[in-house]
Amino acid sequence: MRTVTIADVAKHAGVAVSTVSYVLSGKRAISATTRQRVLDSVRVLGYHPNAGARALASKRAKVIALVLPLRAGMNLPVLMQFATSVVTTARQYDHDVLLMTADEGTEGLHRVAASALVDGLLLMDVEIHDPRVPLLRKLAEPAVLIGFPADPEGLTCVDLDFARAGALCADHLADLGHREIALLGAPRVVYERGTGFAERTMAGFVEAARRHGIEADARPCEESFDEVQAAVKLLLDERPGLSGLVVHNEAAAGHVLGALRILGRRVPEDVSVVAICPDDIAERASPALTSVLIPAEDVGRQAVRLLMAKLDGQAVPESTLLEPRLTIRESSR
Amino acid sequence: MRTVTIADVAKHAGVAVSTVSYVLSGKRAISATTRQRVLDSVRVLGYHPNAGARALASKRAKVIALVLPLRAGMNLPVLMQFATSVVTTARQYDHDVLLMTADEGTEGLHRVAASALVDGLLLMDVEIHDPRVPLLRKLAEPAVLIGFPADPEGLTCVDLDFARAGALCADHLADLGHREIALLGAPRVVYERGTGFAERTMAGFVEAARRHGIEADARPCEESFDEVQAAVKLLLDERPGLSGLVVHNEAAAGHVLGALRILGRRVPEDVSVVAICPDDIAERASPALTSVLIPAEDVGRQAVRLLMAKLDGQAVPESTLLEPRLTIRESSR
DNA sequence: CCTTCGCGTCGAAGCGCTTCGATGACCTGC
DNA sequence: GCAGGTCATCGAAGCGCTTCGACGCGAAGG
Repeated sequence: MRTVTIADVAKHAGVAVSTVSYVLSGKRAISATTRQRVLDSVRVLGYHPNAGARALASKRAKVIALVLPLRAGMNLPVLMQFATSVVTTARQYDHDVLLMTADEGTEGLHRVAASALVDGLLLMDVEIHDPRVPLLRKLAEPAVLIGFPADPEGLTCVDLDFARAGALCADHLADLGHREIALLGAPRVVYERGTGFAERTMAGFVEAARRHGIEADARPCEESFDEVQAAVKLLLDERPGLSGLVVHNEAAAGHVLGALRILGRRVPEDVSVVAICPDDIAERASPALTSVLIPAEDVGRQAVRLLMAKLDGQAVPESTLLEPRLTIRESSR
Repeated sequence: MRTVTIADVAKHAGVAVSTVSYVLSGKRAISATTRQRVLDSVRVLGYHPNAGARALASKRAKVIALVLPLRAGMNLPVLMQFATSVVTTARQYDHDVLLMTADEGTEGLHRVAASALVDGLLLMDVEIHDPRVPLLRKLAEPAVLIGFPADPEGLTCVDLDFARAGALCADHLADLGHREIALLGAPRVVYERGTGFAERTMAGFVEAARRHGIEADARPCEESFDEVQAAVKLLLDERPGLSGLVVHNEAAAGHVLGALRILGRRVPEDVSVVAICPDDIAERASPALTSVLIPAEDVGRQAVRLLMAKLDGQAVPESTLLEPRLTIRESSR
């Protein structure tokens, strides 16, 4: 069966091709009766506009690019959640999502933009000195970044407010009366890459602790059980009075609990633990972890909304920070 | 700056538009000198063919759809690996990847196919009685499935040979001399959905154990630490002689080790543990887990290759099973 | 020497859609 | 009763590319 074109619909409905187009796009007034007739024909014939033709004629592909990183130290579940939310939200705006990996690099972005394959770009995991940023500034296509480069001037960036997240953890522990706390962060490589969010969390944490006038310590943390255990042991040896621990490392969160158990520290009686991680991981742990949620879904949704606004030619804020939320569970007291 | 079209290239190179097209597609012989002149112009002008126009004229979008599930019990890291490998491989064939979620359902597949947005489909996590299969049989666009529906007749399916994976674990434990073994599988909901791979693993495991004449037990397993611990305890109580444990549940693998530790069983001295999971998880555990790798990358690559072959009109096998590979680490002896 | 052939190139016809300007038909108000 | 305006619809001109048939030219064949 030959594929149905707009001409078939027009003939079936007894109207001009352009009329069908206007019914479908709503860009000109069409009488109710005609509209209905056209819509019926569309349904009867099972018409779907040809995407290529539409893109060619309208200069809008109705597709956005989602550029995902795939490197060490990335936090896969959060990435997936994020991707899911982007796709779902984009569909609500009648757009599709083209998936790209970050290692296509600047050239890849240029390719999809120049070929008009996509109307806009969504980049995840932007680094402080991201080589793609200069290109984005030049590109005609609008872009939204997840994460913040050193200079967000002229860009549109969204992210969880990681400084607030770090601070929230410190606040929580301070409020509970802890006087010596520490943060176990992402693997060292993440900091070396200058990914920003990890540093901002640490900074927020340390600053909040200072404000409360309590002792705080923050260091990177690798992800294998043995390394986590070693790190926890070292920390506890160095700081015997330590009673509050923040873990900003999804893969390590479970291991930290295991390590404390082995080291004979009870949670939360001896040590309170707060994690920065998705809820499902926190809930699956034992004891269930008090945690600050990384709202991947919100970030994805916001990012798409901003991009759609830019596609509509609306002005949008350069920077959007999402408020973190602390959920108290069993691991802190 | 106006975007560069093929006409600009043609003028710059002093040839006809069609000549430029033939140089770029290689579908007709072009003299070396002309070819070079055109190629130079392309480079100088920074020409990128317009995707929509190309798709319209050639009836090939050079885009494939990747349909990912996003439901409970899915194993995110493996999914990401898979997606990455699909994108990378597709790019090698000069194709892009449109990301869709499974909950767009049959209708979504129909939409992208009918609108010629994509040339082919890649579906992950196909269920035994998948409602999308009938549509795929009708569709003009070729499709490749990851996983097997009840009747793969007329389809193209790829997957890890999970029965072999289960058997491999049983073989390994039997070879080590264990006489009573058990498998902890995916959460119950996964079996209820009829996802196939979970059942096939169990079946392969049980069958291999039977062949070795040893006792085997297989049951679902939830993913929270407490439930894992309860399940392990129950198993150990019921089967005091149990000395070999297979875990086919990525989220639970770490928890199983923690539970055994708490229950006072040493790994591997008292109980040998084998996991079916990605290598990074196995390596990060303590002790490092002997594991059967889920070769997400291979599956993705194979799937794209098969799809590309179908797009070229080549015949491909209905079913492709990938051989699992066992890596011996510290958790079994 | 003329025909035949193949090679390299060109021009033009679409592909299916959007959008602009034009055209009637019909109303409004003076 | 007619100028002016509105509303609904139409026709046609592209959008940028691929592809088909045609054509000119030099080499090969008789």
